[in-house]
Amino acid sequence: MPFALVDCNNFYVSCEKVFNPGLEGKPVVVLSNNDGCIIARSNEAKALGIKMGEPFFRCREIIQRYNVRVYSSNFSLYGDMSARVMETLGLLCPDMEIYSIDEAFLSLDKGIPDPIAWGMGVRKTVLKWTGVPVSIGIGPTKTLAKVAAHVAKAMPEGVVYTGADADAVLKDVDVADVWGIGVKYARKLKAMGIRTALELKDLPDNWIKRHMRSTGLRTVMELKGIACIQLGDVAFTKKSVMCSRSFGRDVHDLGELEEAVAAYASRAAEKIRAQGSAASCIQIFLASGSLRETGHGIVSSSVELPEATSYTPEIIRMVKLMVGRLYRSGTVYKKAGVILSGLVDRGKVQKSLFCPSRETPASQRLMETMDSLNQRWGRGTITFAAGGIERPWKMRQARRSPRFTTSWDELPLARAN
DNA sequence: TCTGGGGTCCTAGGACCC
DNA sequence: TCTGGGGTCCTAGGACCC
Repeated sequence: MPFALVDCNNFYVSCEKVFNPGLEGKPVVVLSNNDGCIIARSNEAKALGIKMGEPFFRCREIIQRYNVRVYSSNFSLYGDMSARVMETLGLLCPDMEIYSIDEAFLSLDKGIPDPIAWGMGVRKTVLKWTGVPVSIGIGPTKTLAKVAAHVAKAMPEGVVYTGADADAVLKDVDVADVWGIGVKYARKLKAMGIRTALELKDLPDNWIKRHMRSTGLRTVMELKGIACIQLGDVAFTKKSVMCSRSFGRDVHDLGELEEAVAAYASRAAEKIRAQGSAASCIQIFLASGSLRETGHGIVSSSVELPEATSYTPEIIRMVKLMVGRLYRSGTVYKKAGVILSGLVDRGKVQKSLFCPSRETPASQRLMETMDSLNQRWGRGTITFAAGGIERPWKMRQARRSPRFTTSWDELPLARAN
């Protein structure tokens, strides 16, 4: 049963191009939240040497010199475009796992006569229906499909197929580009002279097991064509949910800090309700000082609840208590976050013997009403005042394109002559 | 001046039990 | 004088992914 990996090309940039065809052929980049670093590049921007993850301010010069178009990230748009791509793929092949915002694994029929022709058909349909170009890799394991998709990106036809014997493909693939090999392992392998995916594949199993654990061994087996990773569950329920942001400007004031954390808490609560969960543990963290000194200036606190909840006012009440305990006057805060974990099915919450339940039928109706209003009219239509109105701390997004597909006020305009 | 946000899995080692 | 062996559970940290 071969796997196909469908990967959207330069996804965020491609989304911007759909609504702004004038960007075609131009260097374009998309920035991370808070306009911090580069997280997507058009081919033209890649050719200029702009690196993935590079801080924006460090490539200012090159951006000005070559008139690179710069966009703040617009996740409302990208999320909606992703849903369209995934819906299209689901129609073409129902046996699908949505792997990330811009990638999906498909499980193909064993007897598929011409995988390349099939892939080219998928590519054409997705492009026509959504405007998003994709690359497709097909192989006997997920890891080989990923490798094939990586190679396909550089091919004009955009589709690569490999059988179990993939040596001819693997010999030209950098070991760092193998799915499962991150920066640390890549550095270690290269220091030992292992440079390509093929050389990795041919290392002895016991060496891999010793130095790269069971996950590394699994990767190597998969390169050999032995499938170890099955298609995942599409209706995937997260085990923890986080909402965190860097602030658009420094925060000193307790009131502002409480506001920001309450806003993140309320977003996190929305997310767990959307997957039908309640949280039994709430954790917050506050980051101060320079973010470069990772690990420094981060304080955190967590609380186990007597009874799991998804009721926003209760979660806000708890996080405000925690912020109050962690806050130190005189500290400059840069970032904060809320993590909800110990997620359980909301219908199966264990009641506490000692505490009155916060999840009354009325509170549940209130949350359902809020969620449906926000879903119908857009996120943030109704919010808790505890999360702030002015929000002076909110992240920078100076160059965001309109939310063309998810906000009535921002629909694209078309003129007919 | 300025470096994102949101996840998962695995393992080693400590605490604790009998 | 002499001080075992075998478990489980939890947590922190490290690795990975996009």
